[in-house]
Amino acid sequence: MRSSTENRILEVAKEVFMEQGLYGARMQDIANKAGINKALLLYYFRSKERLFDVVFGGALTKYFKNMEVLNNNSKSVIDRIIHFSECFIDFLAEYPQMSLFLLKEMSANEALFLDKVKSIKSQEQQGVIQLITDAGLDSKVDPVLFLMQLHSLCAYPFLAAPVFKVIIEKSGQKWSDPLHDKLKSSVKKFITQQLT
Amino acid sequence: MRSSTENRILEVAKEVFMEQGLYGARMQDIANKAGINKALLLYYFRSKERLFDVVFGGALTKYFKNMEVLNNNSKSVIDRIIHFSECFIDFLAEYPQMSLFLLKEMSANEALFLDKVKSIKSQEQQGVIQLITDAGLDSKVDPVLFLMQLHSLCAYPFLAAPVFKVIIEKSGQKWSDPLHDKLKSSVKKFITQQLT
DNA sequence: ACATTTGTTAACCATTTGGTTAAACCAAAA
DNA sequence: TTTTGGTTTAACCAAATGGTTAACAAATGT
Repeated sequence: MRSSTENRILEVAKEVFMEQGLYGARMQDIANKAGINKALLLYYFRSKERLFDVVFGGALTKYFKNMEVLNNNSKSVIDRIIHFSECFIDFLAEYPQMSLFLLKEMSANEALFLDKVKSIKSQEQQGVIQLITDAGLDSKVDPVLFLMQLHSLCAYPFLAAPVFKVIIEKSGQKWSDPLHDKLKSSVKKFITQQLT
Repeated sequence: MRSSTENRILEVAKEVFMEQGLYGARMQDIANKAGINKALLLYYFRSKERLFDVVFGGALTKYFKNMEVLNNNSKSVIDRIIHFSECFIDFLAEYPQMSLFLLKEMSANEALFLDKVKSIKSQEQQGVIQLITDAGLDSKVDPVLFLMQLHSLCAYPFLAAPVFKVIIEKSGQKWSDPLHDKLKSSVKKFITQQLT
């Protein structure tokens, strides 16, 4: 069982890495926020990279976990995709910084990202593209474009919320956090419009 | 007139800052790539922050410049928004890293971002939200949600293209760069579906 | 009670990084 | 030719940062 110190480190490290990225994060900062010495931090996780790996791996795993609902054979393809979008939005609402974090790390260190994706997404789960092609729906939409737009509609609002808030408030209008129910139903509408 | 050295520095700095961000970028790296000494770099731009300010300011200006087409009163509101989306996509195709760069810097240093936005977007230009509200189209869509989704569909594909490419190729399917003509017409469809 | 493992710390160390300084260089003006 | 203004460089500097070491404390087993 993990010691409480180790858990505290991981919690704090997640926060700091998510906010600052691998290179932006400071070991001293993590140590301080966890209420311990920097040396102790290195005692638990031998290096910055190793600590980051744990956090990053965890994030990626959670991120891909969402795709599992696509394999639920008791539903129609469209319903599965709708369900997936809802799960995805719920997930993003819980970890709003996740998307930006992944994009940042990807652009900063493509090699590491590749490694992690390879090791985590190894078990060939069915993807949206495959699903659409198999169901013959690729006559209605370009599968890659559709997947891209589906992700766009789900992820971007969380990605850009801070910027939007600032800009909108700056220009005198009032900002209301994207109610994710509204977002969900709107994405659902998009999916059905595109695939039927 | 700017010296050729200064121009070379600015070009290189733009590249490096776009890729690495303010804190990730290294002055030594910029100097090397510009073929000069680090001291000379500091001679032209007194500090890293000042150099970054020039690059960042330029980027923001270009980013907001696109909104001007919204003021073209000879077109209908819907056509203006469609035109805006096309210009936006063209712009993003030319500077694919711009969105990620802005989001990164925003999350890393909200205060600086605010300052810059304030000073650049000071002249009150008409925004999409205002436009929709004034035209009474806010009975059809939530203006903020619509703006968000419009941005989502335009910006996210460029933001996430590298990741998608990797993931899609990894799972055996073939990747074709998002033809932005296809993207444009798809966004156009979205706009008309939402606003009519 | 004693020894061994585990957890924790302060003091260091090497490297990197943004920035400074003083001197050299070099074209054009005087 | 000398002066002079801007341009360029090598050598430094101080602060920050990831990481190491050795000593110490706290638990744990015998």
